[in-house]
Amino acid sequence: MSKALPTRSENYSEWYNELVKRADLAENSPVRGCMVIKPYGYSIWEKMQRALDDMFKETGHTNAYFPLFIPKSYLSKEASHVEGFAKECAVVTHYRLKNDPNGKGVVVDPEAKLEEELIVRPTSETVIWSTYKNWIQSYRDLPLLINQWANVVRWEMRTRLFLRTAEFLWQEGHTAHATAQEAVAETKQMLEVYAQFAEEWMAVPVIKGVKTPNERFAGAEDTYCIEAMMQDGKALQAGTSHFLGQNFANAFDVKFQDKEGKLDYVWGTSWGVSTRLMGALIMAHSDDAGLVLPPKLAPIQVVIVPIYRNDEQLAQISEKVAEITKDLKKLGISVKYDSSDNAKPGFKFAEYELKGVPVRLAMGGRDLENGTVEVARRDTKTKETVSVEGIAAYVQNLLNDIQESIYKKALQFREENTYKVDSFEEFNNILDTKGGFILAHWDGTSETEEKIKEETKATIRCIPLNQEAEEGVCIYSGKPSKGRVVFARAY
RNA sequence: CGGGGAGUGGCGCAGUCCGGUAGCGCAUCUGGUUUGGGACCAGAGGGUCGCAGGUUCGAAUCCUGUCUCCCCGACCA
Repeated sequence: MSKALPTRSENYSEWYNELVKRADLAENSPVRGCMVIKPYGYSIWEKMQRALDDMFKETGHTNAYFPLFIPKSYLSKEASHVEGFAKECAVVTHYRLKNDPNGKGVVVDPEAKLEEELIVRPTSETVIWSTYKNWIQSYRDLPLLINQWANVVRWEMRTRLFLRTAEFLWQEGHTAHATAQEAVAETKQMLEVYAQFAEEWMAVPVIKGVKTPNERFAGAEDTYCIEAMMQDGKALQAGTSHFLGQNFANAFDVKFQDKEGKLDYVWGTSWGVSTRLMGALIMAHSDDAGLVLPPKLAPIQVVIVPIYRNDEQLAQISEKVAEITKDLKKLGISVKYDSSDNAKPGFKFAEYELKGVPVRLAMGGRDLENGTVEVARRDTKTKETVSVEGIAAYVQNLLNDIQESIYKKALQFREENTYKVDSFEEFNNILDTKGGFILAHWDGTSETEEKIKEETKATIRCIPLNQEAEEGVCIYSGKPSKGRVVFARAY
């Protein structure tokens, strides 16, 4: 393994790719566009899952599991839905292989062709709504609040580890309601859950907003989203929550009888976040030395490295460390003591920095004598020598401080890279020189949005929920506008 | 699908132009010395050179075909 990571300023995307591999988060698999999530990376994902799952349960949802395969005909039942996904579906056409009659290996058995091809789910609205038809008859069956943790496949043309892979892991919530108002409230509630998770757990500040019709989910009436800014100034959609109206209920004939005995179609929502969050996490905080993980999601929160001259000294240090470890664990802090003898301390320091461990303790002969320990924090790379007395509480505070401070740093970065712009010239100028989020007036038409996208590669990330009413004119068309929207180049 | 690049021990690469039976660094294993910011010495193990044909006494190297992966664009979470 070579030593230095490419730097962010040198080549941001190479830095990202290398970091993902070197920090042992994930690697490419033999199949194009698919990834192997390695144990260290998966541990982070598990922590995300745990936190999110708790939040879903707290808001009344339960988990279920629907199948991987979807009959091809299902996908076409909702017109705009098939339109949106048809181009990136993996299709199962056969169910058997046989030995190649003319040589080695196996071939698809042509006699094992399926009557109806199966689609590997790109998302599960269709199977789920076809199932809901059987589950919902009365208003008493509503609301139906279900989530599933699953993998989905979208045959993307260009892929990048975590940010866009052909197969990815995610969570998809699918709810059914008796009224539009209730479904909209659910959509907004889950957006809040996502925003809260991003900010409190990932320490990534997000802008909550609504997508324009162009950027809407295929089959939705409205798509709400959270948008985060990465360190290269590009936007990353970190989560979406869709108000589906009665579209899928219509397509799959899901009706319920209300209190008055009237039949009506059910109102739906769906919402999801994926392993893409891993990409957001990495790009939001990490630096040229490697990952910087928020303590709440770090698989290892504290690593302890002994510095010793002989076995006897190591034994003394280990004894001291055992006490510290015990105290830390009592506070619910995860600790790793790395006393392996195949690497010198300096190597270990670099290694755990690469892996983003928030706090490192080093203890050597000097510390033994003085009753101290060296405490290093990953985010600022600062070190100090602290008394062993009360070290657990000290570390606990430090972890909280790191969590808060990386959030603030990311927020500050976003604010410094957000610009209010009133002319198309300035718009272009900022995109090409600085990047970041641009708050600008837009006339509300898809045509203008398309043209701006064609000319600048910037898209409307969202119409912010907290948009201030402000009279202005569209930077592109000059037509009147009532508020600013968020433009950016995006992942 | 367009444009670039690459397939050689676990990883990163050299060797290919000019054919002669495979090498370097890292990692691994053994032994020893080390350990406050990426240690050193000595020894060892490990490769049908992406795949299939062809040319040749002889192919990682030349020819033909084929597969795959990576990067940059158009599609998307």
